[in-house]
Amino acid sequence: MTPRSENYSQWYNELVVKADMAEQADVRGCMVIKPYGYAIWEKIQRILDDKFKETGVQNAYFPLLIPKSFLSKEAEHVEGFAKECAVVTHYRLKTNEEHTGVVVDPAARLEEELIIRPTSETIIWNTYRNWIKSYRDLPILCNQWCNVMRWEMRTRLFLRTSEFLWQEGHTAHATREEAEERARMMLKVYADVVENYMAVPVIQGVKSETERFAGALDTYTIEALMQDGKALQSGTSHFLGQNFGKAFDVQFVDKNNQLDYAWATSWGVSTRLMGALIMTHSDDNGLVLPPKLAPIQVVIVPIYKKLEELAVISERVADIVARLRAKGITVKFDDNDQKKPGWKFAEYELKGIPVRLAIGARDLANNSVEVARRDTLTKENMSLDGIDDKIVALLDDIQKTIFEKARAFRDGMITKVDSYDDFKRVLDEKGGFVLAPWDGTPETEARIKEETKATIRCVPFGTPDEDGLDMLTGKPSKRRVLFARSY
RNA sequence: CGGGGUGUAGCGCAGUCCGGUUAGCGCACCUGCUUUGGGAGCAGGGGGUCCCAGGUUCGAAUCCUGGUACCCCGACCA
Repeated sequence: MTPRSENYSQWYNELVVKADMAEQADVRGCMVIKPYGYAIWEKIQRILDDKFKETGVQNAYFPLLIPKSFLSKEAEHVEGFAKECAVVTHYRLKTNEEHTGVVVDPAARLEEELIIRPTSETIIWNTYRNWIKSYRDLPILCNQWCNVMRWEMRTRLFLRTSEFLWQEGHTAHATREEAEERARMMLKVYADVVENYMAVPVIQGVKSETERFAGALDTYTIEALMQDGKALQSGTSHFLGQNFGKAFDVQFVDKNNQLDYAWATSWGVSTRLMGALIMTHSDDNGLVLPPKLAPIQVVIVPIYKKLEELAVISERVADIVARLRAKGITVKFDDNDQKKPGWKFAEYELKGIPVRLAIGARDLANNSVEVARRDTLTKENMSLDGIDDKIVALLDDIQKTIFEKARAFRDGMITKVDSYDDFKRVLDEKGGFVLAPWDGTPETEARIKEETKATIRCVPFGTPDEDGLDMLTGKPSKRRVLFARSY
């Protein structure tokens, strides 16, 4: 069952709210992440953080507020973000004349406005200037977990909110090669986490010039495909060259006693990953979570008529719970007497709990349990003998199965085309990724975007050289690139 | 900033065109009984400045004027 209805957006929004992950805040464009959604985000955070540290990255924290002048030091960067910045202009309020509320105190205008960070390259590189004198100070490998603000016109839960949570890594290097290697390395980390933990297949590649991060020389990206056939940029890693080193005058003395500017990378993933997770696996019954991210991996629902029966079941369940926990599985026994079993079944399916065990008088007599898996919605009766090992294997199988299912869907949604007519028809009738020849010019790219709303998602790594003709202009094309309509 | 739309109980809505008892329905909530292997049934109950301000009228959720908030579609985007 694939939710590819005409109103996918509405379906998505309702699911996020009903599954208790997040809701629209009473503040323009902002989101409240509820405990259930946040528990999943915390798991993603922890996994990423461990992987970062394996590559030598350390966490740090930099200010929320950025002096306006910092932002304007890198020309492309400011141009990319200027239109969506929230600006702090005053530092004080006072009660109004009617004493019914407060107004901004005009006497408290800031001499220099402060920008609420849309991203932290500027303030971090302003700081790095003081840290870097010699090649011996390099590399610097910092990451920060924080919130950022981009004043978007239109927002959608997790996918685009005015304020969002993310991590941003910022590294400084003595050589171009080392910085480029780092940018690619972090993209690999993202791809690893997103595919092997979130079970979301991605295409790795490099962005076209127009789609690059503002101020980057190269932007590497992981692109996922949602069930409605639209692409979602799920993480990016940028090679920034010496742009920020020069803009913030971060110079060091190299091994040859020569002054040089530091080389930079930055890389980030955000709570948008939650959107990718939801839109990749969910079905019409609700969320489907990969076992490695599910806050609760197994839920046990007792079936009984009288409270005395529940007591007997609970005794048996306590043993099952202990055995599962000993295997590192998170288990919830829902013995809430206020809700009926049917209600619980539907509720835990909505929340994407990978495995559900139902146990009643029948099972007690047979030494069995009913095991239901969320991804396939199938049920079978299992003996309680060795149930812990069976559940471990089952969770592992679910993790693999949902990834393979998503990958099969994604692979089926990659179409090669050579003509512009085919290109437009595939976009309208099928959606998904389209591999097409492109003449390499921003002008052609812009026209295609204008006419079809499709953008170049990336040039996938390992794309073979292939002489062809641009589908729009007929000019020579050296290789195919990956197009899609996207979020 | 352009083009549409909506504000009535915690949520979702009807009622507004054509003014008239005490403003209604579903979900949720509370009480009781019966239920419990796929979102239970029946009975009873609580909850409203009908977005705000002004006007017309014997009488306004309903008509008029002005405000305001939010949603959808475009431009922007991880």
